[in-house]
Amino acid sequence: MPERVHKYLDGGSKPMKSATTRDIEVTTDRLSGSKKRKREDVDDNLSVRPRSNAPSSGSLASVEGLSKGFKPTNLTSAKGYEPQHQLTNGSTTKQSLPKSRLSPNSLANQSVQSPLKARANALWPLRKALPVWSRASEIRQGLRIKDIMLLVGETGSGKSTQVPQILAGEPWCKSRPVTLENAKQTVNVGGCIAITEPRRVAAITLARRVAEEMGTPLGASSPASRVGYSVRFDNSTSPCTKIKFLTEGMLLQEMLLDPWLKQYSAVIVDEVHERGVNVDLVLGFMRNIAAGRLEGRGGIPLKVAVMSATAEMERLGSFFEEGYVPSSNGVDPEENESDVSESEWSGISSSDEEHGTADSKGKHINGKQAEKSCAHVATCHIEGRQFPVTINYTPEPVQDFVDAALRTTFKIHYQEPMPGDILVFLTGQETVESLESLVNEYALGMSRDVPKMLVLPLFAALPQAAQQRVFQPAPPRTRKIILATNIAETSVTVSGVRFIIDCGKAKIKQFRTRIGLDSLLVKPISKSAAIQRKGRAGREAPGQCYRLYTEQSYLDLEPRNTPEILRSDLSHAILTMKARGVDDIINFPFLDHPPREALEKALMQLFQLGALTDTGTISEIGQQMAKLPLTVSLGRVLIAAAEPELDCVSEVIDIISCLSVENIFLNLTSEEKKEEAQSARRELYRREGDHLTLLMTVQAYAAENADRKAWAERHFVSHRAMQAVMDVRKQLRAQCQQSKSLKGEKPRQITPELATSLLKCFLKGFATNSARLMPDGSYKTIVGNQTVAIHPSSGLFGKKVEAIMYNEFVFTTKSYARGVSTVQMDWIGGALGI
DNA sequence: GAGCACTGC
Repeated sequence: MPERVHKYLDGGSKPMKSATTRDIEVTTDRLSGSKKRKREDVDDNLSVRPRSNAPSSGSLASVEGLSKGFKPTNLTSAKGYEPQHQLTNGSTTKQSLPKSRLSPNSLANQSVQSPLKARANALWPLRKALPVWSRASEIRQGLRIKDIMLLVGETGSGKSTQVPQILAGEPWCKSRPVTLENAKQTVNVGGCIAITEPRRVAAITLARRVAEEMGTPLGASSPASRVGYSVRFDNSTSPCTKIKFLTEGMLLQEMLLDPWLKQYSAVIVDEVHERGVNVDLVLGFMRNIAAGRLEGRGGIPLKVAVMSATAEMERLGSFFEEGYVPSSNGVDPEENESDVSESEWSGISSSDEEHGTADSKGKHINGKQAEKSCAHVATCHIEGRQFPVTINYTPEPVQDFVDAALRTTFKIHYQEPMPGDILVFLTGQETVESLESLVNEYALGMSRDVPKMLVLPLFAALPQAAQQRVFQPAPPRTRKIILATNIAETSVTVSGVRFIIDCGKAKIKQFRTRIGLDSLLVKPISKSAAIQRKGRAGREAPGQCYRLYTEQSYLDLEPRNTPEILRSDLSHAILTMKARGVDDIINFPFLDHPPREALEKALMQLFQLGALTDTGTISEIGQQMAKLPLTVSLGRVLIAAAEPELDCVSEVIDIISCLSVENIFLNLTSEEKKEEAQSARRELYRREGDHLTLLMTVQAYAAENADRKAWAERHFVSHRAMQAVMDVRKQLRAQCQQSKSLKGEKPRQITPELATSLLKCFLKGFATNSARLMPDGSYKTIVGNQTVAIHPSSGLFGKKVEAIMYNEFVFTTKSYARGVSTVQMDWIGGALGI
């Protein structure tokens, strides 16, 4: 480890690069391509609509009437709203509800009722009944006085849809002209609320729902729209967007253009408990902005609401309290002249006191003076609405969970009355498929008077049509048995489930810093994941959960999932930070600080790629890399492709597009099909290796103008994956055209010279991913001297060549290289500079 | 002769 790497860690201390000299309007269109395109995962089949099978109870009659004329569907996204069963819970909100400034009633009264307004009016009673509305006043007052609020809202509280609407009418939520310290010109700050979501479907479905509730058209469809969303490949916002749902990655991308997020008055960070790398970065940036002097915002504070399903109030609270510098110029006093009744509101909620963290800060809240210099974080706990789920444990530890799941499935099926589908959580495709065949086999022996079983696998790699089967209602007298991976834990919600079988395990990806290798391991889940899985049975009615482990094993589980930032390669995260002005990585406010070794490794890699200078600051190459929606290595390759002696941007984009999506070649099970596929793909195969084979495939697919789907089927290529490839390709081409590294080139013949250029180009990003042939026929890595085998999915499997370069190094049954091409030793030497 | 949970720009 060179000494300078240590300097990166400790050196430099500017917390945030000043953006006062830059005044760049935030538009994501430029980056992601402005053409809106509907994708299959967000079409109307997947959109959130009131379910037609909402259980009825006395008070619900009118509610059911409201949903007439709307397409029912069984599928809601993980972030679906839950008003239907909220109402069936029988509880009514007794206390008087605050009037919303955005109440569609008032909007509608101003003009003739349009269908949109009528729909919004119809939704209003459902909204008012959500638990979050009983806290609306508390939420408003909290953020009037403080800049940061923590909201713990359990499933079914309605927080994701309602909190933005509750805040949108606040006096601080408007655009104001300010003159920045170092700039002469006046700029507008604020006016819009951002809500970040971890997944694209969630951002889109929530935006749709909120637009509906507010009675405004969605996004770019009309200038009258007040609600929009922004996700990769799909930006639907207009200049008057007031509430904008976006993925965490999109907000980070916007910060590249404007670190001060000037268009926003508030950022709501939703689903923080999921703890992906991006949300941790967003939280760190939010704390930096909130704790700073706000010079880039003309002193106007950015309100931050952090929403989580689990009560990690103490940690999040102290995270935002630490390093908070009270700003003298932070608040326009006029804005806070409000009807705040101190008696009805306290900065520290009772739930915090239960956790023993309410400290002296909370006691001084008596007026604005005290509050500004003491506690800066308001908290609010919103109860959820879930039906009870009873838990069953096994008396003894289970050896074979597939076998145990099989027995439990039949036990439930025989003992429990219909209706009530069963959702089984398993670890992966392999266990799903083996249980599938076992259940089907045993089901043949069932007597005729027992209801039938319909076994449905569900995992991400399953083709879209097969996934959809899970959401179709079962035939009469049939119980659905859904065998799912983790996809059903957060990403997808299936209605009708009353029984959960939880094997207690999941596949977790773990990056091993020392050897720079990803492992995918089956590990016990955390307590919170177990609770999440259990909760999937209680969304519509009381349910039951069968845990295939003992109660003691449950008690021994880790309380939370390990945050992703503690178990992944940090090179991309660090580049993200450096490009947004964070020079001092070690002192960045991480909610969980990654190990120093992992930071050093990532800094080393960035330095070797030329993204950082030897003083640890970001280089011009690094800045360019940070703009690209690619891993750091692939980003480096794309930049190298524009060098005059390599000159292969167009082709590199084609290859990179494949490498950044799932496998484009279908996995075939039968020998027969495999042989058939091999001959069908022969015309695509290149002996240089997988990189060139991918290029051939993309070029052939792109050249097919008649029927690409048929082409894909003929070649045993995944059409879904190829559509994703074309999306990425289009985005990268647009970006490279904008940066002038790509001019409308036509596809070229792939000559040996071009092939050499391409492989040399990839070595600029992957020189450390190379290995040479040993006398015994095995391969050993050039850096680290570890044994590595060519993965059987590679076209070079079983071949012996002088040296190889690979895209990925993974450990499954042994260490494998995937995405492999042949290279020459002297090219590697050149690229490594040795 | 292997087999890959899930996101995201």
